[in-house]
Amino acid sequence: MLTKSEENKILTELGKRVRELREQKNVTQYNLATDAEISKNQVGRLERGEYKVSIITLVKLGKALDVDFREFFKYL
Amino acid sequence: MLTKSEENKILTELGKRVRELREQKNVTQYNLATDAEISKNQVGRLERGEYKVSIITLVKLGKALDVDFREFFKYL
DNA sequence: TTTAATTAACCCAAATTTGGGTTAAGGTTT
DNA sequence: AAACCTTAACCCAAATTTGGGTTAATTAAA
Repeated sequence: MLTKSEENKILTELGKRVRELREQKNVTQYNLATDAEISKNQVGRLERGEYKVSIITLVKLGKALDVDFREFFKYL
Repeated sequence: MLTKSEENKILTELGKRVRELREQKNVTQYNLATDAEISKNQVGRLERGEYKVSIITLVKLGKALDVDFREFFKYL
């Protein structure tokens, strides 16, 4: 099974990685949200690891950042 | 952007891959659900690509099937 | 064929995600 | 200092996921 603490670890690491890639591209949360066609709320909360993001949202973010979404899992 | 049709393709391919790996291990939807601590509903609907599964659910399924969850994205 | 096992397809309610808005807080620039 | 940009942190409502249940349909086994 997956403990709550392991779950939190995954979500925060995932968030850090999204932030890292976003900052590498020098784009704001707001612009990333707009490009990916998701809400600005979601970008901020995702980067802080605050909820269980869906796979489709990650694919959208990957496209907007011009990276394969698997990049988000690179250091998991 | 990600069209509805691209989104559906991703979800159905993902579902097929989960089913494929589940059948390789000879485990029923019910037993996989129990092992992964998710509902039987979710396994069936996920395999049919009927909704946007969360990343945590995929990690749980990976652990239950004893494969890295990235395996689910192998043919995407 | 009959029975059993598995999966699909529903219903409903609860929990969570998601979006849209505002305001506060933190930096940076001028 | 002020003005500005960016992010955090809320609120609320809508949409979706998730779980728990039942029943039908499909498939496999006896």
